[in-house]
Amino acid sequence: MDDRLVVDISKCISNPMRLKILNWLRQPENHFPPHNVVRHFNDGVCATYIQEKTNLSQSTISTYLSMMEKCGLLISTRHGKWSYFKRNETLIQQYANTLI
Amino acid sequence: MDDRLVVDISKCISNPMRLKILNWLRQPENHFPPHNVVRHFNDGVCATYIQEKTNLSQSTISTYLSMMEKCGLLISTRHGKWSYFKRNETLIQQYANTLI
DNA sequence: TTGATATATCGAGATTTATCAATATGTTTG
DNA sequence: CAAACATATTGATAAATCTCGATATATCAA
Repeated sequence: MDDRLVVDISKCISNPMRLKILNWLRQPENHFPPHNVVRHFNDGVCATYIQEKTNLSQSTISTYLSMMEKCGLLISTRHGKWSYFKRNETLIQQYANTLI
Repeated sequence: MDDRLVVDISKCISNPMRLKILNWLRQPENHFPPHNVVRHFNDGVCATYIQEKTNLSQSTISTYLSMMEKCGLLISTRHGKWSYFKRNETLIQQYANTLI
């Protein structure tokens, strides 16, 4: 994995709330209420639920999720007006392997 | 691994030069000249060699190495007036495992 | 002990990041 | 289409980080 990508991923992880989000998304059903429209967690969790859990502003969370998606840590899927985010396990594994 | 430690380690890795140092130390003999007094790399590489390779100031490198040691990424050993730094493979492995 | 060398710490200015409110964009539904 | 809702972007300020030169501390060697 390219050094610049390692740096960008590390920057994402180096913020306590972003790290929490990454951890919550490992098992969404343990940390978030069920969705109403999309009745599963296959694509992760919608931004609103994440925002509510963090108590940070909507714009901050949107920025966080966007930067985590940009470096590949998260995969986002749009369902209507909702954006869902899930972990990109492949990339996380690659990141871990690069460091070892 | 505690979230705060993950954050501190990530902060260290999120700087391009600190990441390079961490990578160089994986195989010191490929990246640094042999030492004169301590004639092996068992304890890693002395701060001066690392500083010369980076072209950053002595104080900057000293700070970098110190913060990497403080969070456990590096292990330092003093030999006389030289400080040697090597990777803490155990902690790096723990960090990787925590993320996966 | 003194001078030379290696490393650590301090103080400061420049850059980056954190975080918000306000606003814009996109999507659904009446 | 218009209102309502979810998300994204912009602009701004406070806080943190980067990086240096200067200086302090530690150790060796003469």
